[in-house]
Amino acid sequence: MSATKAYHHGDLRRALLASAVDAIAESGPAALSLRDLARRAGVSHAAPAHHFGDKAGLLTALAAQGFDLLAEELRQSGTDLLEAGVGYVRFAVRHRAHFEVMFAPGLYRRDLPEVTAARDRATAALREAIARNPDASASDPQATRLATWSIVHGFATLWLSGALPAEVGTDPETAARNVIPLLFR
Amino acid sequence: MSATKAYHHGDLRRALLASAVDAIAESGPAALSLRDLARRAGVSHAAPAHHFGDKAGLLTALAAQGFDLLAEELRQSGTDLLEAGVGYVRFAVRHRAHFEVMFAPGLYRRDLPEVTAARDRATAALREAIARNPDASASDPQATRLATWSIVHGFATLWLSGALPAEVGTDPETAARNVIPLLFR
DNA sequence: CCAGGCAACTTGTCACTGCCAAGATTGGCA
DNA sequence: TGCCAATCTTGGCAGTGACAAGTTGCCTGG
Repeated sequence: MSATKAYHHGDLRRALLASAVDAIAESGPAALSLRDLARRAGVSHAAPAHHFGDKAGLLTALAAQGFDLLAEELRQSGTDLLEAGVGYVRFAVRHRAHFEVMFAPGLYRRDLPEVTAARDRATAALREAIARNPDASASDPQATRLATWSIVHGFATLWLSGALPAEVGTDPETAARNVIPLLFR
Repeated sequence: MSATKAYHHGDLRRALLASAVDAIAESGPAALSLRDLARRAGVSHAAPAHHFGDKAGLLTALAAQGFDLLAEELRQSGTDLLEAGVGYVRFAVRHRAHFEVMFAPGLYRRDLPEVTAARDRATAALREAIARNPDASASDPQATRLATWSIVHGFATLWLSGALPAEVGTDPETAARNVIPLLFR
């Protein structure tokens, strides 16, 4: 915890993950460099490999962390399904780095128990939010779940990709509030 | 066209783009290597740079090509809005490499006229498909357009990311046909 | 108190990549 | 025919991920 770093960093793993989030938010996951993260943390170029094995290992840890953050966001969004959807979009925008990695297969090992467990927690949270909504518990619950997930995920992804026209505005949550209700009118 | 390659390849630009599509479909955009593409085409390691400038230049050309393919797919899907949505999903699955690059900002220069023009053609095709649908020309056409784009884009993205549960099945178009109508019931 | 074991980190190296500069080759056009 | 511009090659540099082997320091058991 002291300012002068001894031989042992003390919290390298956490520091590397935090730096990775910043770096990805700035330049995207493709531009991420383990050596750059090591420099930011003031350690040698091979130190990250000790904690994460390789680059995919680091992104795997990041994805797992992201699914847990998403689950928390969905749970804090209250009982309203619209608010859960807005929460999903808010998570994607606020935790852009996590979100981009989470849904980029090939960047990390998404079959590791560390990841699958966190992803299951997030999908369970989404499922609960949908189950609480009377409108949504329609004839085909699975299709309803898929449609809800699709519309919020699609909106979030399109927003982040910059593909949406300028008329949509500058506030993603407001825009999402206008779009999501069309599913449940 | 001859089997023995002369000094001039003859169709290098097209060959590189085709190889890039294969390579990305196999290993994702992050693992793409210009030198590997050059090897596949049987040319020197610096040949790609002549046609595309740099890696982002190649991906820019690929994205533009993708938006044109998408516009064509949407136009061929007929007048039904559901079919246009299914066409969107079909495009994403069949042209996975193009799709992944198109909506990955930071990988290419999406403000170049080459790209913006193609993207405008694709959005125009989607807009026409929606305008043809009587249900969809509701009170707020912009929100309707956004919701439609979001649900098909979200479903396609989730499908490609492998995040969907196994119960959804193995055929993306069939699954999409069950999900998309929930928007317009 | 201290021996030794283990986790955290370093140093050194290799193959590979993107990018740049300079040169070689060729097809087409005046 | 001669020249020129587009196309492609050769060579080289800095940066990267991964691996191997060594170093440091903490911590525990006796």
